[in-house]
Amino acid sequence: MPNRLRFAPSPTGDLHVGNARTAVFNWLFVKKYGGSLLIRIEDTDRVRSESRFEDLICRDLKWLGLDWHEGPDRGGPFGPYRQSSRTAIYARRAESLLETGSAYRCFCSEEELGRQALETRRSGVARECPRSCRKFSAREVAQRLKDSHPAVIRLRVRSGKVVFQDLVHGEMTFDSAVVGDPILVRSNGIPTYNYAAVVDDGLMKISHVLRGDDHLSNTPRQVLIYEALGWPLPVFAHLSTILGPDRTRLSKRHGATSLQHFRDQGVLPEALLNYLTLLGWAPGEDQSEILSPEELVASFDIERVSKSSAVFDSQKLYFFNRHYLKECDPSRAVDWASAYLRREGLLDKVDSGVRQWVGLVVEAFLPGMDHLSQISQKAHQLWSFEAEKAVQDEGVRRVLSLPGAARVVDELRNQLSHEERDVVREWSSIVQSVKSASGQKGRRLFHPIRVALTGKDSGPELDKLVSIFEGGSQLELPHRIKDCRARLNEFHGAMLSRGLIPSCSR
RNA sequence: GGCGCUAUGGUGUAAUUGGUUAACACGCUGCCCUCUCAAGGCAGAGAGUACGGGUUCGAUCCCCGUUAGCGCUACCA
Repeated sequence: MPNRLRFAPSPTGDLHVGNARTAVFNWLFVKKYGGSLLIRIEDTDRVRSESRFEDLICRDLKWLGLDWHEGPDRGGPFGPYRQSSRTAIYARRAESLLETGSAYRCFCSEEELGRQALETRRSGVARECPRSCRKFSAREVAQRLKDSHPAVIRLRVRSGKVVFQDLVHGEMTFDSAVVGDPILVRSNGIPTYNYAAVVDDGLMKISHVLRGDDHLSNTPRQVLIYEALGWPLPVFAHLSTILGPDRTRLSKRHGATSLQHFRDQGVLPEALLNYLTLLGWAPGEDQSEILSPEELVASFDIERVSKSSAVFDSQKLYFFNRHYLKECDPSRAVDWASAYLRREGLLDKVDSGVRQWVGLVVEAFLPGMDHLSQISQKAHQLWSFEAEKAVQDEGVRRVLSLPGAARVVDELRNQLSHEERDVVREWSSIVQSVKSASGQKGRRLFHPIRVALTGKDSGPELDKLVSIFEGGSQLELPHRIKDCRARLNEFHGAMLSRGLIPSCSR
């Protein structure tokens, strides 16, 4: 019997990290142990389901790096893969269940049941339906149907224990008495989740059901349906819930939860995949947690999956992202960064010259970035040089009060006054000259230079910035970038007007 | 209310399934490096394993109870 697994999302919203993790574990299982993975869309909730979400979910799964063998987007021998187009299948099975007596029609109205629920609840027995409709004869049923009484189809639950195997929880045993007679088909003809899922899993020959543990309590219900249908049970594996920092189920309330959000933010798929796998699972003893998709597959072991719920920690996700960002192909980072800068209107058309320059920007600003969308915020300073404002900044003023600071700025200006000098190429010799002329070194040398050129007292390495300023100033950008000379002149002027530099000095 | 699941530093996990100074990663703190901020390197703080009982020479690990969190108890999935 080949392994057949499935990921069965409801198209009622974006793909959430919790569901994505379930998909990842299914995918890892298939990659590790062999078999096929299929996607099935569970859209029996007609009001909440939207087909656009189906597309988004598939797109996000692909982005994460997952693939599958059968699904609504690519067909397969067990289709259709959308529950809304399988209603005839459910109806046919329900009919035969009715014929064999494993199921029966129930005419109780929702209001009636709601009233009784309150009373039975007190007695502790979870039997929302009194099961009185069980005893109707075929004739009575036909009569009521003819009188157009709305009816649902319920499973006639047998008494006794219900047992099933769970790869993460071990053998599970429930008493069927706590299950009630679950509804298989609603009065409008649409099957319920529990019934549709079982019919599909059975017909699609699913061997392993890996899903969230919110379904654990539903499983005895489903096992009973398998029994009624006369089908063998799959092996289950109920994965723990993912929680927000407040230890409640992760949801939109916690902010960033959809894959879409992280992708937009500039989180690399390999980082997210790596992190998601580590939620409720860890590689053996002293193995590194940083694992490529191939390594993830190689060391994955479903039996090592943890039973307890895990808190989603975006800080750790960003740790992985920083790592993969540093490792990834520079052209990939440049593409993303360019897109972000364009979105901010800082870039216009991206030709090879611009790309090359963005490469420098990325290289300079990447260390310390959690995710690539921070590039626009970080790089913004390249455009926003304002000497007048800068000289009022507290940190900048502290630098300017360093002994010899004015002299350094002055000397640098002197060095740059030779128009023919290539600032980028000769940068180190320019610095050398400033050093010997001013008599300053180290902090007292570089800090004033940094401040005069950038208006800030911190940032990437100076020589990188110099290349970026000079290169940027040559490009046709929506907003011009000032070159070093312009910056210096402006800054020098601001110092003069504030009396931070003796006006007689040059 | 009933039923079920879970419980190791702030977070995610480890601990040859009863014998360890309870380990690793993220985060945090400090140091080194450095023109700065990051990055990187190094070091450190932080849990006696939810609580209470057993079983045992010995329990993170086995059993019972309690508590807390979560789930199911829908003509939601």
